[in-house]
Amino acid sequence: MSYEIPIGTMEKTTGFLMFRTARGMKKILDARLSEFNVTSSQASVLNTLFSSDGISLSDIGKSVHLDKPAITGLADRMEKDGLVERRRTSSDRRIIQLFLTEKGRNLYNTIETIIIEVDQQLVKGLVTQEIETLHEMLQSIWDQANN
Amino acid sequence: MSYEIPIGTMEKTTGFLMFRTARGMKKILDARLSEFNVTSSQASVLNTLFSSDGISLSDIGKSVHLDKPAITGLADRMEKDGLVERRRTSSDRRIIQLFLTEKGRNLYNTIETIIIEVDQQLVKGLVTQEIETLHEMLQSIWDQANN
DNA sequence: TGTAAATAGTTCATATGTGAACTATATTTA
DNA sequence: TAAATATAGTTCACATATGAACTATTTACA
Repeated sequence: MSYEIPIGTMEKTTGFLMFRTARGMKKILDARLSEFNVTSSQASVLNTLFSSDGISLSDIGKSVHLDKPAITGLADRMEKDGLVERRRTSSDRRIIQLFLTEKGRNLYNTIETIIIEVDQQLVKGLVTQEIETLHEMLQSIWDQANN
Repeated sequence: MSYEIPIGTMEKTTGFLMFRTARGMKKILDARLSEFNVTSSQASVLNTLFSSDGISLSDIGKSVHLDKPAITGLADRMEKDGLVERRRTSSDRRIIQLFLTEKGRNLYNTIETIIIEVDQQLVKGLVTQEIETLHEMLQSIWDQANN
């Protein structure tokens, strides 16, 4: 029974198309990462710490653009899995710094290739110039959203 | 204390940029819709039913590109809020059809303008031609993800 | 100095989305 | 027709994300 799935006004908005596409990309990446017992959100934290080990939870939030409660939760789960460590060593005693463990660093080394590979696979239909344009447009919308 | 927030390899991928932007757009739309006690996800279901009242949960899932458990949850919450109604009237007794209530229909009439308006506001930095190109690129990535 | 305001992080409640396993019904096919 | 398979929907466990309210600490400023 072939059935015509309806498309409404909202499904044609940029927001809907973008969200749908982003969710699809995330799903594929998460599927590839699942064998390593890590999610794409956690991977972005590993990525940040990889070049800036020991920054505060707050600064991680700014880097990956997530609220404080989201970072608390991510840090909780990642700490439970032994990927990161909380340490309170700053002179500002409000601050908690997050450090990669050996396990976390090794894991990131393993999955970085996969992350890049999945991304390239997904934009395969676009030439380099188009990808650049896409990034600029995403940045433009992002700026507009954070005016 | 101005502090340079680090940017790693992953933050430059299309997937990360897209997901970040999509999440930002969703956040803004949800904030605008919150006074109506409805979310953007629920709005997309209302939108689908508005032009195709009474289709099955499964077909709604295909329309908004969500798994079955996600649709079950959305339908639960929307039914609790009196926006939709489940009815089992098909000859195929597995199928549950979803219908807009009067309240749901009125709500969609009210919020459709807002949804369009928020979307246009967010792509304000792009000209019509660019938006069209953006949609094509999103479609290309979507197709690649669902090859 | 002392109080008000800002910042860092947590906790809570809730919505969303995914995969796996399950029930019930329908369809296919051997 | 009987058995295998597919489909519709739910339930469960879990990760993620948001807003609001909270504690502790630091900073601003009157």
